[in-house]
Amino acid sequence: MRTTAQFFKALSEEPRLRILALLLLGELCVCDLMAVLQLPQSTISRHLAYLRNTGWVKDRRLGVWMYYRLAEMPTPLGRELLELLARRLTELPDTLQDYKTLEEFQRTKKKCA
Amino acid sequence: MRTTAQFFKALSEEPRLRILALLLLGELCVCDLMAVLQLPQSTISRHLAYLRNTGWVKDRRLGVWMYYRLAEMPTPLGRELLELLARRLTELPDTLQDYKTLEEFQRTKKKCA
DNA sequence: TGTTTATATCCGCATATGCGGATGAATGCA
DNA sequence: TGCATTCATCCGCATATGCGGATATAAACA
Repeated sequence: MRTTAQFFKALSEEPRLRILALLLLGELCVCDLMAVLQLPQSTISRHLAYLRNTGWVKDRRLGVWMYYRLAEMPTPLGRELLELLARRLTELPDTLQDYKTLEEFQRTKKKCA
Repeated sequence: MRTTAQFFKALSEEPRLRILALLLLGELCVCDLMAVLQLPQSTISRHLAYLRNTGWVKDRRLGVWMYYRLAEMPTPLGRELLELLARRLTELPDTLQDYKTLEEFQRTKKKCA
């Protein structure tokens, strides 16, 4: 039960919820998340570490970049919760705004790279 | 989004999760919850206040007793999350143990009243 | 009205955790 | 090898929140 509570605690802070909503779109690197959330890099990294430790995300190094993606949930509760987020979080106006910001950033990012 | 995070935060502490799991069985009074969770009355009341303030439960006075029950969720996210808890929380061994303890307590309670 | 019972709230304390700046580590490239 | 880039972790600080004992409140009843 303690574990289950810990699992929900990952969703109890706004920046983490926003990160998960963004990762529903697919794998992203830290700089993408920084651009959307407009928070210092250390803050983003800390929240990502929290999500990693609670089993929500997995990371992958690709050169200098670290890419984060949603993890496969090992329990039915986890899987259904993730499905629920995918259905309902993506409806929220705040989420849609973040999606817009991400798309914009990734466009300009392409031009620079 | 802040609201959504606050909503999940209610589930992020073990005592609150146990209380919600118990309320899935129906309306209970504070003394029932005290008997099962084995926590001081002030602690139980505080968690109940938290759940009330975040929209998870409603209370009802019946003489000297306060009865708590799950609230009707106003949003799809809330409703589906509650359904998820009803499906999955009730499977956990910890929850089943609490259900047993509650049943036992309510039996002896009847004899006294 | 005074007492008992059930519950809510207040209080001080301890801890968890959020924050952002600073520093460290890993990689790529000149 | 030396430097730039990207990210992780460390640090001190501020705040939120958990805790349990003490006190306040509301109802029931003598």
